[in-house]
Amino acid sequence: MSPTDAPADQALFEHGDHPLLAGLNDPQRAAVTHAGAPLLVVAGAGSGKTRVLTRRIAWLIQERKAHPGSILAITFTNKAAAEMKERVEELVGKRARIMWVSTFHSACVRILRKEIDRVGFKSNFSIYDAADSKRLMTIVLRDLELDPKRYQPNAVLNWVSDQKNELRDAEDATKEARNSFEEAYAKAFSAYQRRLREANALDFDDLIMTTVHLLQAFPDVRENYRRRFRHVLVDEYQDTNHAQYSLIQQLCGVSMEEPETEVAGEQVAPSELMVVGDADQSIYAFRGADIRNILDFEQDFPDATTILLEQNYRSTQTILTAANSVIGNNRSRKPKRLWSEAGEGERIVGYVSDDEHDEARFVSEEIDTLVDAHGVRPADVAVFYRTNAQSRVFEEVFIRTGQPYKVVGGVRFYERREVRDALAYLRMLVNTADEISLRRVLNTPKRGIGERAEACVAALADRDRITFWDALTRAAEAPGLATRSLKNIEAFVAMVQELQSMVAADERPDVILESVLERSGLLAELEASDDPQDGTRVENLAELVAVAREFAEDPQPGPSADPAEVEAGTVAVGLGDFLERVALVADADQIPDTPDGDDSGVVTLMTLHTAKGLEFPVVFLTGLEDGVFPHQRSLGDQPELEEERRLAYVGLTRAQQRLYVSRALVRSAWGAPSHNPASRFLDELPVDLVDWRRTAAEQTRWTRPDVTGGYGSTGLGSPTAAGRRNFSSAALRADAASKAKPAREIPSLSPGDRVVHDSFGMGTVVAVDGVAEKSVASIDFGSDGVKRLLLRYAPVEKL
DNA sequence: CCGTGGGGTCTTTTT
DNA sequence: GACCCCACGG
Repeated sequence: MSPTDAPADQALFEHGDHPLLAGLNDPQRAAVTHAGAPLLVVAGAGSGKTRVLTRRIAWLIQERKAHPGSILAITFTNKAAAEMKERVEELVGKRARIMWVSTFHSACVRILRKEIDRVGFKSNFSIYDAADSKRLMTIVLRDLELDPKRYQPNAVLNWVSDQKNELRDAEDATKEARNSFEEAYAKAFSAYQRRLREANALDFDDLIMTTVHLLQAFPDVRENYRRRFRHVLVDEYQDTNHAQYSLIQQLCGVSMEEPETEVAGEQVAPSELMVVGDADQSIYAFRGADIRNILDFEQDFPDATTILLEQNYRSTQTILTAANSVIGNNRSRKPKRLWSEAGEGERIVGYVSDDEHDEARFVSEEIDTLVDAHGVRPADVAVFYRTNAQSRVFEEVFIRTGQPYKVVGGVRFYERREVRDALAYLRMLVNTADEISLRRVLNTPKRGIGERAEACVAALADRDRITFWDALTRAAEAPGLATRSLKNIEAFVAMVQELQSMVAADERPDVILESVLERSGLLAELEASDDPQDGTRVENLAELVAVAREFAEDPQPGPSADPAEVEAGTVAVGLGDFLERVALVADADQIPDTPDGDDSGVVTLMTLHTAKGLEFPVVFLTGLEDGVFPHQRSLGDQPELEEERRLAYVGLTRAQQRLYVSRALVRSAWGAPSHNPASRFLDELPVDLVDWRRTAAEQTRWTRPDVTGGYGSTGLGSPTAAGRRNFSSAALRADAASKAKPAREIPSLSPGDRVVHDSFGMGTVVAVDGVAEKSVASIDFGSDGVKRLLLRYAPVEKL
């Protein structure tokens, strides 16, 4: 349907007859036509929220005469953005292209490319991903001479990320540091930010934080965007963090915070805001998402209206009842019940396997049966798991049986070493200040510029306060540099300069990339190698060239493309634009569209997190074991456990017709086998809805030698201590009543206390979270590092 | 300067 | 079991 030729006399339509409202239920219509005050649409899984969003946008344009350029829609992934744009375009025609439909990150990048010079960056800034950030933080920690055992890059980065998501910059963090531990973190934070600035680079979190700070600091910029975006729509609102929340407020001008300094001239009226989300599907708290953003929407925004979408158009009632039942165990939630007119449908199928291989075999065989006897296409099937590592067994089985499959996420394409190498070359060409990229490629492939030579150049850069790149061009002045190294450096500099002239000449990204691969020797090194892995590496690089070529030849305006350019038909396809697109792709972006033809035989494998927003006729939810899902780290913590349960809810509600749940009695982790009890989420499914094909009672019994002779005497090596501990504790767990109280007393600790631990020895308490048996203490054990210990179990004693 | 091999540490989930 | 870091020898 495509009512682009909507009649001029639309006023004649009753709302009920309006093509844009056709087929919508009452609350959906209310959401589409709502005008004025901020609107929260609580959209249960499968309740047609994308439909509501696209129809509303079309409605704004057609009925309310909104200029498409005045609409900003924020989605979670680039793929969702592209889809939404396409669907709106079907409804209202090409005008829709002028809208901004993008992710938070893409939207911020677009704003920053225009405005960031005001805060001292250049507009060709690099975007550092997690790996770049980690590398940089490693360098920073080393420079600060912090013990790498006690201050691990990832731990510091997580902390920094939390700070940024709360909009606290390094200065704030320094002021708020409460102990020497946090002081060290804050110091690292400051140094890290300084290095980023020197590299003219921003990390992921900076993209949001910097934009917010910029809008706060420059009223004229803020007013400019406020005038522009008269309608703001946000999808997946439950997953926004504080920084993103502030961004929305800044852009809409509906801030509840203290009145801002008046800008000269009249104040722009607040934009119309609509947010769509489902608190039950909030699964990114670990990334700073604040579920309160959605729970407190009505308090945060004056006169807010809330609309509930509870009718589900996706799943059978059986699946919904199961999902409702599980999520009902979360205490901190507003009541909501999904219902469906799709009928009861099939019962849920349960399976208890001996081990993870057996589980994968079951899934594989069941898929065969479904395909042979029930008209299911493999592409209709998705297999979900909690952690990426679990995909392995399924891959093994599918390879053996010849079942085509696709793993979404995992070791991502853009994270492969060779791809990162190639991209580092490109980034360094565009932004020579980008020291992380520059240093990465300096001696990749090996060209005789070693650690020592690099240090000499770094020293020169330090001494003369110039960038690392400038120091390279003046390497002859570097004291202590061997002539041999100098020659190699000069050759490298010449090569880079030559490549840079291609960039200056505006050559196509794919052409530049091919030259880089050629001239750098990257390709030659891999082709010469006899390591079979390097064969796939060459293929990956070829794939990257293909991506660049497609980008250059078929310039689909990206999610953050400038509307003005799109309108003029001049989509930027320069190297910088290519890099930007590549930097902001998400896992979910690689999911093939509605599979058909070639893809119809491919089963999809992914983590539960990646599965959000998708739907499949058949879903296998695997690894339902306490310790796996819910994840080990969440077991002692109520809020985290509730997040796991929401994740389960997301998984269950992806299924349209058939749902399978499975677990393994034994699963190997870290090489050692561990017995895991059934996931508590399985107990939360209504008993009568699950058809157990196999239960724990049917476990295959291994004929084991007598109890004492089992291990050790075979000479094949005994299981590790960790393995044995798991074994016995699992056995205990299974027998003991699940609500057994801890036998020992929980020490009450506060920061600063000295403690002694059975194996780590003396330590100092850094922080304590949670209360009573949930309390977790971070304890600094000196050379053993900082450990997070659940006090209920940890053998610690207060001194 | 470069390659190898041993040892330690890891794993949630991701824009 | 995989990856990263470090020490060692060519």
